Amino acid sequence: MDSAGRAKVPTIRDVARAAGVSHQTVSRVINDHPNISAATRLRVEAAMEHLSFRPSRVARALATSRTRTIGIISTDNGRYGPPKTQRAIEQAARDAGYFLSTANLAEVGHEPMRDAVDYLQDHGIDGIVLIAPQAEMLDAFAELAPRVPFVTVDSAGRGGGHSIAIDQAEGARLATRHLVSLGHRGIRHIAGPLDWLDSQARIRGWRTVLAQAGLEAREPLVGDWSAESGHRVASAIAEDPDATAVFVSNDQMALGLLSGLAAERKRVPEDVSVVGFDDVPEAGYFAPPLTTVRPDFSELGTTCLSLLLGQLSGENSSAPRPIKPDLVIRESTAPRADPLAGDAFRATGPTRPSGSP
Amino acid sequence: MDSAGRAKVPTIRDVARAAGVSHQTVSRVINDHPNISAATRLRVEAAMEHLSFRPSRVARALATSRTRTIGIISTDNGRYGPPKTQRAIEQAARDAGYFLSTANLAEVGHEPMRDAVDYLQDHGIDGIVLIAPQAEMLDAFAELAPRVPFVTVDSAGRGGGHSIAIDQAEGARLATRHLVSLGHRGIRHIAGPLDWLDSQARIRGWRTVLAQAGLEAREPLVGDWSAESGHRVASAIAEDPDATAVFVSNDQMALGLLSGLAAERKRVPEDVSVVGFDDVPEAGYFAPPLTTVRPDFSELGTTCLSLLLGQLSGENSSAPRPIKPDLVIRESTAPRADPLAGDAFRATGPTRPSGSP
DNA sequence: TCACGGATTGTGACCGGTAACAATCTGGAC
DNA sequence: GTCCAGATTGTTACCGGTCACAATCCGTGA
Repeated sequence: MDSAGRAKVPTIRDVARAAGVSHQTVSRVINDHPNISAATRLRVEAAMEHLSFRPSRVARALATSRTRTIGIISTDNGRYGPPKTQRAIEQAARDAGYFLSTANLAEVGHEPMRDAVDYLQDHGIDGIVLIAPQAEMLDAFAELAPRVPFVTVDSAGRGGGHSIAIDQAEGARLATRHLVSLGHRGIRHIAGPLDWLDSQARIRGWRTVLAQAGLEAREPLVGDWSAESGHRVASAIAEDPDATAVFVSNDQMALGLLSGLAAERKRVPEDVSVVGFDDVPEAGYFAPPLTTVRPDFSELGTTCLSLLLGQLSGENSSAPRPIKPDLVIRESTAPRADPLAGDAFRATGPTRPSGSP
Repeated sequence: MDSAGRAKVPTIRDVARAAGVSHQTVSRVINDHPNISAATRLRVEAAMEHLSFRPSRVARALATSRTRTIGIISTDNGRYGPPKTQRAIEQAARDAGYFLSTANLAEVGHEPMRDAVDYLQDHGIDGIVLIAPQAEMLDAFAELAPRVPFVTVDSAGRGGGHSIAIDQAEGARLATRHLVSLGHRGIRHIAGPLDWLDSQARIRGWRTVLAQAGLEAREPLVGDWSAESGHRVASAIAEDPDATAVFVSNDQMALGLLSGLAAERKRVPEDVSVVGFDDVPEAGYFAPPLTTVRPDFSELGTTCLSLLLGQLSGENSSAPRPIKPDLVIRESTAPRADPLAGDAFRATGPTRPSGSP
């Protein structure tokens, strides 16, 4: 189309020459400065259009030391929550006109964290979002004390105004309260890895409700988020005669548990009720469809980003409220079968969870 | 720790002053130039260490017009394959010392694609990886004819040396051949959206094997990758008396099918055998555990990146071979029950897939 | 008619590196 | 002792924008 000989990318000075103005005037047009006459502006815009000029962000970054780019630090080891969170933040950043750079740690630790932070800072990112499901990541990050604004997504909420999270404990309370309201008394818990803040918070929530109901909280079984680990602990549940319900810390482990209980000839929900956490898209198609807790990741993403953007513009925002999840009731939970007679409780059916007390 | 008054980031000239050399010499040390005396190098390195100097990538990018950053274009709509591919490429890029920028299209189309490409080019990325599971993305990208090196991950393999993919058709052949070898004759297919190249290739592979075996290929049922869509078409399978096996284009739809068949009182694998595609981590814990095709995403990632790196260094690499997937045999497939007597075929059991013909 | 203040535009330096070329130093051959 | 090539180092310009400040233009009140 163009008859240009060389594929040289036009600069601000080329545009200036074409429009018969100084390069500074072109810069002003680009940046919407107020005091530019309409005629000049039009002329410059025409020239930019004609040369299909696009300002170099690199040059601008060098001059202003701001890049309109934010960095995300995450890990690869998350099953569902962390990547989902990351996606949501990417979406929110894009909507806000920010560019995004990702730095995924190969493993958790100080060295990899330092690398990631250096990496991002070298590239002149304006701010960092840290997705820190483990306390260790939070600690490693805190020690580095990066010189840029940041927000952490962590269930510990340690960062004050720098921190945002799903209200994990509330989700766990919702799930456990649901089981209690169905008449269950032996309510077990399968936790995720104990160094995960999410696991810890979910354990806390489960404990709280059991204590309120005057029920015993056995030591939780511990998995690693994988379906395999859920499958592995199924026998412990099956062999526990008092266990009629299980709150599982994520849906994958719940799936594994379902499969393990089936192998042990236990029926869900007739013999054992199961509640998961995450509401993965497939949860409705497990056998049976899984009752589970649904966090709102997209709200998490937007809140997280607006928090960071607030910091970038120098505001001093207060700590946002953790995001309340919902309970999605499907078919893996049912009223506790009367231990004496057959099916009592049939009349009530699954009750909807009540609001917060 | 430091007694510096201002938190000013040190530049190459600060280091030069501290080491008593010219800034160019510092630059040479940074870039490992050969002709630097050992003494000078040590002195400069000490100064860099002391000032905790880190070269500005932004400035370097401006000077060299190379950023050691590659951009990934993808979409949000992929269930498992695309994000997994993205992760794998990120990993490979990190290993190769490259920085990564992601641009996820909100939707497929020319405008969003143009935005994404502009976005990345504005930031001076050295190359682009396009994850294009749909022909439309490939077309949109091709029209833009970006000025930078790129590699596409597409199952159409249209890009020649620019293209790499999982051998989808081979995966489908593996799956279908497995079902044929179990004695099935009514082998149906549930496809993904027809505008996906992956779907198309998997349909082709399925058709090929059926044709070779002299079996009829009914028009595939079409889903949207979701478990829900697999569930929806289950009744069509259940009501088809000749259908004793189904090859499903991904594991999520297979899960939905499993749940739908159970609702229709069809047993898997006794009445119907099911094979999926992807081998999601949970596939082994479906009810029953799913026989499925496992693509090697990490090989895809590394191959993809080495292809791109080859281009960056000006090599003219030839088109790489598509990556062969494996078949993972679990419990959702079994020999076809003899329509006349009871269980024939028991003797053989599931056969391992033979190598390529 | 002239000084004055705001609107508009231009000039030169600078951001922090790299590239190209010049200058100086060194040691070995003659 | 002199000369020359290669090793080492320094000087200056440049990448493509922005910033600070100066210069010019314009209408208005004195």
